[in-house]
Amino acid sequence: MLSNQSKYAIRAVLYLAVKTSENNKLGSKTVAELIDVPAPFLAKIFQKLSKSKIVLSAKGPNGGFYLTKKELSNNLLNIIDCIDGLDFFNSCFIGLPKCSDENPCAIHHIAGPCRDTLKRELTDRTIAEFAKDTKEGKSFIFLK
Amino acid sequence: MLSNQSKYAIRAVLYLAVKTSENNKLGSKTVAELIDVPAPFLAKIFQKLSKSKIVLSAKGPNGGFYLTKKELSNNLLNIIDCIDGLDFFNSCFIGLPKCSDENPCAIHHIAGPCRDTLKRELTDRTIAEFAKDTKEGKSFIFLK
DNA sequence: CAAAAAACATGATATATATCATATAAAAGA
DNA sequence: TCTTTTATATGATATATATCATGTTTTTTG
Repeated sequence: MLSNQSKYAIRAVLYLAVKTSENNKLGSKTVAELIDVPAPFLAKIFQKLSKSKIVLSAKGPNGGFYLTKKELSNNLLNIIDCIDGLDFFNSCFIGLPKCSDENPCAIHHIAGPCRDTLKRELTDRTIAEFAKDTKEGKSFIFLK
Repeated sequence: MLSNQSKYAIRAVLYLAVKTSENNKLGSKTVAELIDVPAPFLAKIFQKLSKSKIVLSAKGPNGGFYLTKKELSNNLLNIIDCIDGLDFFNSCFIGLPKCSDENPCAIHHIAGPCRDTLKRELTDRTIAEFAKDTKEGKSFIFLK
């Protein structure tokens, strides 16, 4: 479905959303351990996210990655787009290059709506909303 | 989303559904060319499908792959299951191993329903139904 | 100003997936 | 029975993704 990179990115960002702020940052190794993701791999992912301003970073002692209100207003599709691009949501389910509403593949009218629904939900909801649910104990982002 | 293998498998089976019968078979190379898929790769895919009785095969001159009424009653999920397995439909969207209805990840309640809907549609409709639409010109399986 | 902590940048390795190539076996027809 | 056609089986290569390792730069703090 999504690449591991995107999955890890979503988990990491949601984690930052719940745990960090401008004066409470977390290093990439720490996050990697807490969400059970290979540390060097997450470091690369954080670089991409940082370049796209989806997470903020600070070097030096007490540095690390964190989110502020501004970044909390992003949505999950922004994360996926930053890491994998949006091919997943825009291309044909069975890989036909010219599949479209006018020229639909055999399963276009059943796969399309499902994907569109998911895409809309991932766009409409902010990271802050997901983080709120987790803070209230309605959902989880860690496993141990 | 799906692996190329599954995509190719679906396209090939739908093609057979539309074009073949017990006394009108098609060789794997022919199909590969017609649906624009690497021929040796499709040959391997056909072997898997053949073992699972999703397509039938016959050796020798005038042999090839084909479908009968029995195979036409399969659904697309059978194909995906045969090639990739069903992890795609059963595992967590962001890769949490213990994600469940009781212990949901942050996006469980929005990703889950979308996937379940798709899964149901891929299960409920038979290959014959998809083939019928294509025969009537309502959908397409080729590109050129 | 020096030392340490952490991001940043780049490259190397491993694994999985996709693709290609070759040899064997079976069936049909001449 | 021999030749041809096509599936079957297996192995080799390539590419992409995931993972690991190393060194450099920046910034804070003592």
